[in-house]
Amino acid sequence: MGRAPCCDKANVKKGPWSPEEDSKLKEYIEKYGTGGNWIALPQKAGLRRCGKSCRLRWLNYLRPNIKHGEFSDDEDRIICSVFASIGSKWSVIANYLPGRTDNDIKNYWNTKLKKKLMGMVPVSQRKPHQATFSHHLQTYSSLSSHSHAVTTTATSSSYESNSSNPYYTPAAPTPTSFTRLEPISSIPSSLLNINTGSTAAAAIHPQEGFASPIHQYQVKDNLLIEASSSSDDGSGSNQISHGKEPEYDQYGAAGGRYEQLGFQNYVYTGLDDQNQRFMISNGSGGGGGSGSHGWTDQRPNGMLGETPLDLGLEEIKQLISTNLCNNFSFDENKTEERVMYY
DNA sequence: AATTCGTGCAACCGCCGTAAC
DNA sequence: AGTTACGGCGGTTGCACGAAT
Repeated sequence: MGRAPCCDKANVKKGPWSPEEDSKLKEYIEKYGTGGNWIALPQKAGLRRCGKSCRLRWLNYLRPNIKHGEFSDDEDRIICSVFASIGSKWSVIANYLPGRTDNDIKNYWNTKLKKKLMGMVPVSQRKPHQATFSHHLQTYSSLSSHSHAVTTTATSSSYESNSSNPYYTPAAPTPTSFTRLEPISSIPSSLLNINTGSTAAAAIHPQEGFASPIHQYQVKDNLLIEASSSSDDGSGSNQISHGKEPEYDQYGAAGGRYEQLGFQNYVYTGLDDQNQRFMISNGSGGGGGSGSHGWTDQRPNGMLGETPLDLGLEEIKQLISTNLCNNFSFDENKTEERVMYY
């Protein structure tokens, strides 16, 4: 025999939660906790709800320190970075975004972020139905199918539409190398952890990892991000991991192959797909704002009667990865070179 | 002003691995 | 060992609301 029945499904309420229900649930949990038993909770709390529903309501809405509202650029980057590596493991991604729930992130991805991403497929790689790109996701790291570590950086940008022309077409992009280095200083501190030089690849742990001295997102298959410096002033050196299929543990602790680089204050933002090694540049080429190398920006022919969002997971990962290989990041401060699409 | 369309998001559904019996 | 519920997760749905027509 199994356990006792879950709940009387015929006698449970469905649909939106009322403020009264919310307060009942909140008060109960704050007073007694969940007791590790969601199924029994609603009855104890005087709610005609399924335990699952209570759990969901608490986790996604009522629990303390839930962050609602706009996602920041930093959060966008993290989502894309992790997504590029592990796909739609929303609960894992949520671990990297304190205050955000997996449901929130999932919704955000499905309704906004994916669209932004779809809107910036380079012409040369775009399928006939695919939209052109919207600028923004500049250097999301990913390993794509090549399983190469890539560091990521991020100058912030915006992907808000040009108010007068949402499909704003920027000036013809200037081709540059695929890679560039960007000042660590441009990376949000929340994204940066500093590795003091050990070749051991200790990965950050979700949540607490941001306080760790190691800047490295590494999830399952791929090492996502790593940048290192011995100090905030950039006196150290950077490391890049590009081992194939590094060993990892639950949080991505892994031993990839590391390569000491002679650059300071920079992080790598691209990879040589063909040679399967990193290409390093000093960031001067096409720098600051060159924005959209190799891209066009008509918008969305693909939107015309076709769905531009029907890419598979691998395609999306590839897209994010590809964006790493196209230097379209820019210095936000250099407004004259700033491009905004979508 | 009325209707249609698009978007955002809360909540539900169903599956899976694990635990309890 | 087999059965069933629990807990957790990702995918999907449906509603509310604002914008566009």
